[in-house]
Amino acid sequence: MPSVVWTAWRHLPLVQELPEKLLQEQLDGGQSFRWQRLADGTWRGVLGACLVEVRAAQGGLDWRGRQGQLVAERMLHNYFDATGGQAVAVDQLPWRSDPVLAAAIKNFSGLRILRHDPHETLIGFLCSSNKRILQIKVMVAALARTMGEVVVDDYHALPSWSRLARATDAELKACALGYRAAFIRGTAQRLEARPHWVEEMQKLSTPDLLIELQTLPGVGPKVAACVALFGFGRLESFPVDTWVVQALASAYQLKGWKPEQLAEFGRMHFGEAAGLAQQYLFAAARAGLLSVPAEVKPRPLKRKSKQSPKRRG
DNA sequence: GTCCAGGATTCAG
DNA sequence: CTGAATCATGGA
Repeated sequence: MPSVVWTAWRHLPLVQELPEKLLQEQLDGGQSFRWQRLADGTWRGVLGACLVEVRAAQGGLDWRGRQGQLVAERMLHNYFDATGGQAVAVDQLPWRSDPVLAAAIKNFSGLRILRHDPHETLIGFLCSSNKRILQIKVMVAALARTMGEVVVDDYHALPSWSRLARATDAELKACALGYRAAFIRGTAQRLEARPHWVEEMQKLSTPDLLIELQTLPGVGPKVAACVALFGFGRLESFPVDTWVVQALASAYQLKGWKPEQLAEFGRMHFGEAAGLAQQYLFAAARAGLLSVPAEVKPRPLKRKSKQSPKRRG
């Protein structure tokens, strides 16, 4: 029996609006795996230990939380980039000389990188390899339901690393993680011994952060890039997944390029907010907007010559 | 039944 | 070093 007592709906102004169609892409487009759309278009999600609902509204979002938890407004303000800082970053992307990017931005105008919690981001993307977004959501929900603390009713927070580290085989099996169960457990065992890992990694430069994340079990280049981008807000991080490989191959004439080469291209071509550009291209590719190669090709970029790998102590 | 999924790891060459 | 095989699971 439901026991959630909601606050009244409140308005959260956003410099960049999020109309319903864009809100869908924003909350169900592979950045977060914790939101579900209700029948009336409202989105319900658990962020940290907060159960919240949001819905599109003129000038921003309407939102509500559990009674007595108006503090969630501050979190949502940051989560959705209410001040529009990313609008400035988008304008600094090379869309004026890149018709592919310009079209993607136009189609998803206002799309932003959500500012997710690093812990929750890492759990989500540890589950992401070789899985579709819908299936990732199922796995993450199972982790919460099985081992996460109750927030209210059937809504659970995501489990801590220490809880995940002592998960039984049966518990992990119940989450249908497949071979990713070893990733979750392995990373949990590493990070439970490091309670301040977020603060420590936040201090690192983005290249060092990516290297550090990749020392964790189940974290390779792509997952590390996603955690850096969505979890640590590093807008220059450029994840290369199957969609981006496809998008760059068809729309940028980069067929046959390997992921690492494409990541280098992305950083060089798109610059400081490459990850933001990546999200626009990702959305456009998934929407089938890049299936036909662009007529105008951007100026070709020379391949970088191989460089010896950096050794670190 | 076959193929693929916001890949990472391990193994062969 | 590079490229291929393998991983567990569910949906199309």
